Amino acid sequence: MTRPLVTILDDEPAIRTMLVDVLEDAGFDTLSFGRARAFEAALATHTPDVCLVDLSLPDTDGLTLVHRLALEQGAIVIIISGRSEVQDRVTGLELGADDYIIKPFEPAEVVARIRARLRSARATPQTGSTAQFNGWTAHFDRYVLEDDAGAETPFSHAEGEVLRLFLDSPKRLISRAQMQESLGGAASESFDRAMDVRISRLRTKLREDPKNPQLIKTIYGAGYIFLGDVTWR
Amino acid sequence: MTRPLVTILDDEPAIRTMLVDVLEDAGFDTLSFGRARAFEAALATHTPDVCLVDLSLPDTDGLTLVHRLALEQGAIVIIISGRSEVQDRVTGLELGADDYIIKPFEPAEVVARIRARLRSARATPQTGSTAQFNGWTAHFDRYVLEDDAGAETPFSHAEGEVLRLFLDSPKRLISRAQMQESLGGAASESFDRAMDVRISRLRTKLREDPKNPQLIKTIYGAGYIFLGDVTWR
DNA sequence: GCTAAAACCTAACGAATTGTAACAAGGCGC
DNA sequence: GCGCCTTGTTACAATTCGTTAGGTTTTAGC
Repeated sequence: MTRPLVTILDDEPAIRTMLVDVLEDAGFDTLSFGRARAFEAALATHTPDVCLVDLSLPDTDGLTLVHRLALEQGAIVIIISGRSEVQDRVTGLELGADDYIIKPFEPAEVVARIRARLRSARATPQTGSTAQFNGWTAHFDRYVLEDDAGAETPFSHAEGEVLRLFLDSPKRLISRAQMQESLGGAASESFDRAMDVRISRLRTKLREDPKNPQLIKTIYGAGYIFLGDVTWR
Repeated sequence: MTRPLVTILDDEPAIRTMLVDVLEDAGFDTLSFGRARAFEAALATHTPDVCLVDLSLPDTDGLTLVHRLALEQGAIVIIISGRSEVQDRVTGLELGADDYIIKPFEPAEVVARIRARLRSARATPQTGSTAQFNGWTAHFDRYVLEDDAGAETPFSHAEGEVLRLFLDSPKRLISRAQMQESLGGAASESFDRAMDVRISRLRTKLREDPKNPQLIKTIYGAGYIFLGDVTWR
């Protein structure tokens, strides 16, 4: 696996540089921002694995941001806050944060908590061979897609690669570059079209309405998002 | 879903009963133990979803127990400890614990942290995030705008960026400079026009009367202001 | 009030991006 | 060989979205 991407959102430059240093040393890629707006703009093209968020931001309510990140992006969200009241921690965690670290903090503990979160996140994708989502069941051992009525449609190896990529990271932006990498395609001019075609074929097997796809959304200029509720078996 | 099973392993009876009370109230089933031996015996017949473990136990080294629980049982392990040194926390987390809570602790926070862990353990339980305002419902996961009668209009990624910006800061002036930063546009001469066009397109989808917009007001020379009553779901 | 300049709106165009039908190359079983 | 399936490639259609070019509205100066 490549280095996990950690984003840092904090309005204090000193804390940002400190965290960047520590996290890069610990083996993470980092992106840091001082404003929520700039951070959200970056989300259009990057998919962080872990988001460190300071709640006291000048330009947004941090809690709604946390809520959105956790629900929509499916990212791991860790709040870093100067507010130490229990009630703050409880609401932060209930809004979807995965952890809550109080300032001042020890760098080593931040690293340890990030690692703990990544570990448990990676433990979930069991090497199960079937996945259920929105009335469909994908049998990767038999290369068969089963609808809610039990009717089966075979899918090919290439289609399965794309489908697995989506099912491994539902509700997260998958850039074309990421697809290229994990589908082993050369970064050729024409491979972009090949990828489109794979997705197009997958969409027809999932009986997507071309005008209004419900499961595989295109993000113009960025990539794709798979919107199913996935359970691996 | 049935009530998750939480085990408590702590040698202080007062803490055990307190945790049992709080957790039962919060909707969990509990089993509590004062000794590691009894706890391990119970594992033969029960499979806990979450294990709360106090490190200072009379009959075992807590850390090796944590390690075994996390690795072999695959359980969610939360350490509760009187030792507050950073090094303790780091080694605890690195040995496989999912969280580390320091005594004395607030019961509400324990509940919140248990819930946060259970939530991330489940594959993708959450439903996408939406915002409601003035008869409209914006589904950012599906890129769809739904009116009060339930009719749906798709919106594009660029339109969604603007809409999200508004919904994040309703009833507040948003300057063109802020938009530029948030939408990742270069400060070009023509970007102002691009901005205008995005808003114009959004206005038509919101069926605004151009002569008298109700939701997106233009503040001549300053920026825009969104006047909806927003509720995020 | 009037006029001019600035700011803003939006229809229409076009470049970039994406969708997909149709074709072609290769593999496999017969 | 032939037929069938898989999958990349090509070509063209469709969509997105910035840009241009006027038109309209607002403000400032008088």
